[in-house]
Amino acid sequence: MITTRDIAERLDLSVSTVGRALADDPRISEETKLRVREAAAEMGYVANRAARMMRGVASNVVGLVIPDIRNSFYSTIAHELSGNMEARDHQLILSETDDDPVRELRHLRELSASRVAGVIIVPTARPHHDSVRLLAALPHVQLLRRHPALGAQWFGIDDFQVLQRSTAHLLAHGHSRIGYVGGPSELRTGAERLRGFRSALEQAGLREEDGLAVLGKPSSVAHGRRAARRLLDDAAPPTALVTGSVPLTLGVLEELTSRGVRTPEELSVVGFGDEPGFSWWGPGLTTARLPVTEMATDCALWLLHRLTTKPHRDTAYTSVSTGSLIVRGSTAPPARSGRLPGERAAQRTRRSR
Amino acid sequence: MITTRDIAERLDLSVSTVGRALADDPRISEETKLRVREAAAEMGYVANRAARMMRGVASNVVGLVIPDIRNSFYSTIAHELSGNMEARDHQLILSETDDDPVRELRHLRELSASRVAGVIIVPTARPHHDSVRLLAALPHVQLLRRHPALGAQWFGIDDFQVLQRSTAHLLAHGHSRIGYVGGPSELRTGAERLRGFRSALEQAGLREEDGLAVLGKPSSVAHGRRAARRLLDDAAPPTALVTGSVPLTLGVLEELTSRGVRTPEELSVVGFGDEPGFSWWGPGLTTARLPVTEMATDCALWLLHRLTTKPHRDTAYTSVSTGSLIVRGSTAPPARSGRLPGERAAQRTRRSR
DNA sequence: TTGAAAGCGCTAACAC
DNA sequence: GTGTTAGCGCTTTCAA
Repeated sequence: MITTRDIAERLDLSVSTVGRALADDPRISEETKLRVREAAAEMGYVANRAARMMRGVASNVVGLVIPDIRNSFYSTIAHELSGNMEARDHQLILSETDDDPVRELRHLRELSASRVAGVIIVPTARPHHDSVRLLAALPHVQLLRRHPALGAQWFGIDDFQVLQRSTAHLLAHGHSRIGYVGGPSELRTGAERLRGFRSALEQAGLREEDGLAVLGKPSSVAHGRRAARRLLDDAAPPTALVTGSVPLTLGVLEELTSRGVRTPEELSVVGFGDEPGFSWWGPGLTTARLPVTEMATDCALWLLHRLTTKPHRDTAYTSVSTGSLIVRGSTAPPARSGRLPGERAAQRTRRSR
Repeated sequence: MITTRDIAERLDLSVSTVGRALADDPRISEETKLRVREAAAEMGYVANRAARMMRGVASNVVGLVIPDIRNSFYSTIAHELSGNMEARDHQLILSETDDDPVRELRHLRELSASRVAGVIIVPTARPHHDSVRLLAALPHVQLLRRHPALGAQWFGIDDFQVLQRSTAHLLAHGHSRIGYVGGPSELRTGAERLRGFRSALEQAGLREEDGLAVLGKPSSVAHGRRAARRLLDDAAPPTALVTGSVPLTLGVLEELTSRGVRTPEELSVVGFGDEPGFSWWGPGLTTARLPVTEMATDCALWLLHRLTTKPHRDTAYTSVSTGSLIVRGSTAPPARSGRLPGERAAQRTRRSR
């Protein structure tokens, strides 16, 4: 690898002159700068950032710690962040946790050892104590989820409101037995979404019935399937379903498709997020659209600002975005209890190929 | 930040002893090691990798250069690579090019400055000369696409065979006017897929008809829509369509949906890749499944091997995976030219809600 | 079993 | 306008 020293020797200059020329220092003559730049380009010189960091210059790397990049929710975020980072000459390290605190810790150790400039994290439900400690020494922002032990900087969506609205939409159609498939309440997002679901029921004068809220790992498609199965196999199954995460929604939809459940005739469904295929599912999935791109951009800009200007004081910062409900074909009033058997059979045949 | 020197001072040892204790050097007594490790943990010491790199230890960072992480094709790859890297204590830097050689170069410069251990790249169609130069100095592997100016290491799929099979499937159904929407032939993948398409036609004794192959930016959903529009608006539209990239497929499907084209009655479609929603589209999309996860894993393991063992010689390495065709409902024999108007009207109504 | 010291590539304070 | 020199945190001889 070519170093400033190589250039210096070739041009019979000192390393410091070369360094200064490369840094466009006003004290260096234009002619020298030109010679240095030419030699550097010709020799294929690439500055060694490790060496620069040792001199105290901050790293230009930011760590992105998320559950799973395959979740389009997170890949959208990663894309948005990546673009903003690149525009400001920063790089993004991708770290996946799969919601495992041990993997989370391992990644934070690595990021810490790399002396990253900052971290953007969607924390696991219960981060390891060492993770908390490591993050305390790093500029960081929480995204979507929010853990009290971590810093006060957070960008997220109004989870409560999103689920309240989704549920209210079903209630407006006249449903009274509504099932909910969501994340665990130890996760702030999980708790808030569940609270939104319940709040909507309460406002409609309904009590939540036992067993109609099934909670579990939010990043698991398989759990979504299991949850749907459990709800539908109940003695008194719900007439409508709301979901509280993208993978859970995928799981629920898979299960409904494989069972041949007719939507919205037999069951209404409101999804979470707006994946590419959601509009194609059955009669089109009514779902909560979340403003992820805006949120990610805001988050990136905030962190970059935080990194470039010396923080006066780490004041709490919170930004909440609200989503909107996209109404498609998967929601309708509940079927009358006594259905015409003929009608049902006809419909079944049409759908099963 | 805590350094080995801080630990040394606290324990009244020398930096070298501390360093050796941390590195588990056999010359250090167990007792000293224990004391050092305890102090390190307590003080929250995290090794400075930049300093270590300056001593010649290789970086543990690998650059992943891809067009767009939102493409589930690439996010799957990123996930797979990330997992394998983590298992071997490596980190992944995410760099998106959006198929722009300038962005590609910018990223490679950054990666080079960071002295990454290696690079995994899905190159743009025409990489900048400097990109080629930078990559020449780095261990790297090409993924999916393959540019002759870059190294001989490549992991990809048999693009030719994939499209040949997809097209053959349509031919077997009796189609003779088949449209193709794919990437540009300056891209190796684009050229190979087009070749596969043409080869299938030839084997069936057909000549490719003018204008039935529409090529364009492979990562553009919008181009997929435009291409579909152009093909369907033709005076003699095709009776079937094959696509040659995930985003193009998404675009084509969108266009077909918004036009209310009946599939497979009016038009048969074979997609590319197997996105989550493809099975939900219309009657279920017949599509080419590609073994991306296996390919990504192989690629990661190969690169890690290459990084850890000193390369005897950079022998050419090529691994080609073949996919399989998933047959769902979107393909059928072409409609007879004289259709019953009544039948058609009925179908239309049913589908447009 | 441990310590002293050199040096990786760069920047910056201090010469001249 | 340019050179000399010290030092960032670590690894690694070379000594003891």
